[in-house]
Amino acid sequence: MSRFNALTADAAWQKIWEERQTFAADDHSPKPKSYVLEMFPYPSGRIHMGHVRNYTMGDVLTRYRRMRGMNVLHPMGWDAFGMPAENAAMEKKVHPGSWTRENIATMRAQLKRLGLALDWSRELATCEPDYYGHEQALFLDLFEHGLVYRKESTVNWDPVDMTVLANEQVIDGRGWRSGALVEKKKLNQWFLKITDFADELLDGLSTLDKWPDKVRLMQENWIGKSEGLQFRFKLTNGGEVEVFTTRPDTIFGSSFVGIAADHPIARKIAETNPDAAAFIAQCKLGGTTAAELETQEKLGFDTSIRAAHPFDPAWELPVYIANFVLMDYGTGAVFGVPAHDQRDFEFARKYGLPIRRVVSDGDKIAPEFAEAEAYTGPGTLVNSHFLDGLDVADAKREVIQRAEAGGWGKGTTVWRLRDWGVSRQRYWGTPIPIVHCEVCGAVPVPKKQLPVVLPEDVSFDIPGNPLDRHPTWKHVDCPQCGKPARRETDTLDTFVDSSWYFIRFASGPSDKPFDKAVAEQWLPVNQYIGGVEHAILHLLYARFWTRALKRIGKLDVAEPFAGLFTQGMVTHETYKSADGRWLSPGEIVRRDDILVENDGGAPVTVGRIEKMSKSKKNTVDPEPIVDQYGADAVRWFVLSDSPPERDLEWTENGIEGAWRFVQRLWRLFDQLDAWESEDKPLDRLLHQTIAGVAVDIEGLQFNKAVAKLYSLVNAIEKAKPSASRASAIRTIILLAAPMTPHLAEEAWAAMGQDGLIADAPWPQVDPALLVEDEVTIAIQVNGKLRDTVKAAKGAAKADLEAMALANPNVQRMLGGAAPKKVIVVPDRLVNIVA
RNA sequence: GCGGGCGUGGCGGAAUGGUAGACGCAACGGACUUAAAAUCCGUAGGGCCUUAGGCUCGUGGGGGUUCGAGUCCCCCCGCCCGUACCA
Repeated sequence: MSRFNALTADAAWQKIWEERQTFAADDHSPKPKSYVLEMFPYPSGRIHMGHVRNYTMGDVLTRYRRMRGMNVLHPMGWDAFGMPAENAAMEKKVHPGSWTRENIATMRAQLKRLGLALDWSRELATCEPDYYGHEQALFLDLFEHGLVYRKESTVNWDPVDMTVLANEQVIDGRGWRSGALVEKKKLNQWFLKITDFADELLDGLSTLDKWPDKVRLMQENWIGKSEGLQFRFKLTNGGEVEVFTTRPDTIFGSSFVGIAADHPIARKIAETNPDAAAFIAQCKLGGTTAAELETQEKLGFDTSIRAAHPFDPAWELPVYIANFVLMDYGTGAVFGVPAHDQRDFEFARKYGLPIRRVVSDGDKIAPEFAEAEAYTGPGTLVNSHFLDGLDVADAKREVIQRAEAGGWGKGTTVWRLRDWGVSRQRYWGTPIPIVHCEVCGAVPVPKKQLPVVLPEDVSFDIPGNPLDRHPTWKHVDCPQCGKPARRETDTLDTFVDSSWYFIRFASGPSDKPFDKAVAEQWLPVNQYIGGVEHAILHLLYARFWTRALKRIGKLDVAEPFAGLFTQGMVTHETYKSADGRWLSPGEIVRRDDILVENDGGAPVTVGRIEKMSKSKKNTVDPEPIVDQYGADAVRWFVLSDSPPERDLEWTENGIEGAWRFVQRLWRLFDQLDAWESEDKPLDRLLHQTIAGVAVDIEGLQFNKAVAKLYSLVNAIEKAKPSASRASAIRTIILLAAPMTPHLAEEAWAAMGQDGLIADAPWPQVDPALLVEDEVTIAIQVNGKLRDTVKAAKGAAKADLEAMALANPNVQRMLGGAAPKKVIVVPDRLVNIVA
C-alpha cells in the first residue's frame, strides 16, 4: 500500500506550476474572465492560520473556476505601511523598511509552500515608491477635482510624549507608553469628501446582491441617512443657535438646548466665564472614540443663556454645554426631549429638567414605565397645541412646513457619515504630495516630481513623527513661486493604500497608476474574501475611492467588489499556568489525561477558545504544520471543519484527521482495476457529488463540499469492483483537485494523464443520474414522526394518503377515529391531524 | 452606549417551514499484529418501557404563529465583530 509523500510532492508540483507560469492571468484571453481576490495581508512577521484559511478559500475558488474554463486573475501583495513597523523600529532598533521587507520575504516563502494558485508576477507592496508614487498621483487628481480639503479635527494627544496616539494606543484613557491622561487636541488635517458620495454609496448597496445582507445593512446604518429639521433658536444674549433634529414632532416636549464643548458659542462663553472654561477643559479629557464618548457619564454646564421656543417666544429653554453632543454630527447642537430620547432623559434626571411626554401610544405604556425610561416608539401627539392628535409622521411634516413658512428652519437630510480624515502624523506611510508655501498656500507637488519618496535616514529614538523633525527633507522650494516652503509631513492613512490595490493588480504599468481599458476588463472583482472586521471602513473607503475615480473620469467602474464573502476567525484553546501566565500550546503536554506544563509538570488550566493572538499565546504557526503534514492536509483541514463564515477552531486532532483523509484518498488509486460491470447507485452518487460539490464551491460552502467528498470516498471504499467504481476513483480526483492540488497532480500523473490537472476540465454531470426513482416519505401524526415508508418518486397525493392511513402506527395513534385533516407534501411527507 | 452577527450531541457542524444530529473529530467494542502504529468492521443525543420495537424529552431561556418551527414573529440571556488613527 503506497503512501502519499507530501514533502516531495509539494515541492515538485510547486516548482512545475512556477516554471510553467500556470496561474498567470492573461490580459488578452478570449475565455470568460474572473477576478478572485483575498484581502492582502499586513506583513506582520509570519503567516498565521487566519491567512492560511483566507487564501485557501480563494485558492479553491480560483482552481475551480479555471477548471470551468475561465481566465482567472488571482493576485497577491502586501499592505505594507502601518504602525507595527514603527513600533518595531522603536523596540528593535531596525528601520521600518527593512523590518517590513524582511517580513514580506518570509511570508512570501510561507505562502508559496501552501501551493496557492497565485499570479506572482503582479505582486506589489504598498510601501514601495512604484506603488505609493501612483497613489500620490491619484490623490492629486482628487485634489484637482475639489475632493480633498483641509480642516481642523480632533486627535488623541499624549501630553507627556507630545505625540498623537491612535485609538488603539489609548488604554483606559491613558497613553500606552507614557501612562499620561490622554487629551483631545485639534489639528489641521487633510480630508477626502466621502460625504459628497453618501447618496450613491447608499444607493449602490442595493446593486450588491452578492454581498452578505449583514454587511450591506452595517454600511447602510453607518452612512446613516436621516431626514429632519434644521432650525435656529433665538438666544437671550442676542445670538442664535442652529440645531438639527430628526424628531421635530417632539418640539413641544423640549426642555433644554445642548451644545458641543467645542461649539463656537461654548468657546465664546469660555473666554469670559472661568467655570465654563473649566467644564470645557474637563470635556477635553479622554480619547476620541465613539464608544468612549457615548458611555461616559452625561455631564452638562448651564451657560445661563436661554433659548426662545420657536412656537412660544415666552417659553425659555436653558442652554447647556453637554459632553454627549458631538460637533461632528448635524450642527453640533440639539434640543433635548427627555421623554422621548434616552440620553436626554438621563441628562434631565441629573439636572432636574422637566420631562414632558408629547407622544402617546394609548394605554400600551404603563405610566410608571414612562417614568423609568424614554419612549421612542410610534404614537399620537399630545400636549402639543396644534399637533395634538396627529401621528408622529404627520406631526414631523407639519412642524417642518410651519418652520419653512415662518422662515426660521427647513427640512434637511443629514448623514451620520463623516468626511474621511486621511492625515497621519507618522513616518511609515505614503507622503502627502503637498507643499505649504507662506505665499501660495497648500500647493500640490507637480506630477513630474512624483514620487515624493520617504527619506531613509530617520530615527525613532523619541516619540513623534520623524518626518517633522527631519533636518532637510521637509525644506523645499514652492513649486509655484520658488520661495522656500515646507513639505507636508503628514502621511496618508493606510486605508488609502488598500482603497485601490485591486485596480493596480488588474493593471500595473510603470508610467501611471493603471491603464483604464485593461483595468476595466478585469474589474469589478468577482469574488472578494476577507474578515468581517473590514465590513465597514475598508470596504466603504474602497467603494468611495472607486466612485471618485469614476466621477473624475479615470475609471468607469461603479462598484469595486461584485461579490463579497466574510470569513470567520481561527481560534484555539487558551492555557494558563497555576500562577496565571498564558502558556502556548507548545508549552503544555497531556499526561494521564490532564494537561501539565512540559517544563516542570505543573498543572495547567484550560481557558476559553479565543481568536489566536500573541497576547494570549494561543497561536499555531502554520509552517511546522505544513512541514509535518503537507500543504494539502492543512488546506483540507481549514476548509473542512467549520462553515467558512464562522470561527474555526484549530485542533491537533483535526489536522491529523485531515492528514488521514489525504492518505485515504491516495490509497484509492491503488484500486484502479479495469472492470466492465455497472454499479448504478454508485454512478448516481458520483454524479450527485459532482453537481453538489460544484454548487458548494460556487457558494463558498467548503465544509459541505468536504462532507460530500467524504461520503463519496466512503461509498467507493464499500463498493465492489466495477467499471463504475473505477470511473468514480478517476473522477473524485478532479473533484478534490481544487482543495488538495498537490495530491491531485501526483495522482493525475500516476494515472498517466496528459498535462496538469490544474488545467483539466471539471467533470460533466449526467442529469439523468441526478434523479432518484424512489423516495422516503415521512409519516407524521400531529406533526410527529411515526414511521417512514418508501414510495415511487412522483406518487399521487391520494396514493400517499391511503398508504399513510393504512400504516399500523398511524392506525394505532388514531385508535379507530377518523383523521380531522390530512396534509400531503409530494415526495416528502404525509401529516395526519388527529 | 450604538450598529451588526452568532448560539444545535463530548467537540466542529448538517438540515428550500416538512424524518433534527448528515459528514468529520473524539470515545467505546471487535478484527489484523509477537506488540504498537496504521488500516478495517461495528456502536453511539438524554430519559423510560423486559425485547422486536415503542414512548417521551431535546436546537441558549420564555412566549407566539402554523397541520408542522433549529428555521418565521416578540421579549430576554450569553458571546463575538465594528464604532471612523489597529490592520
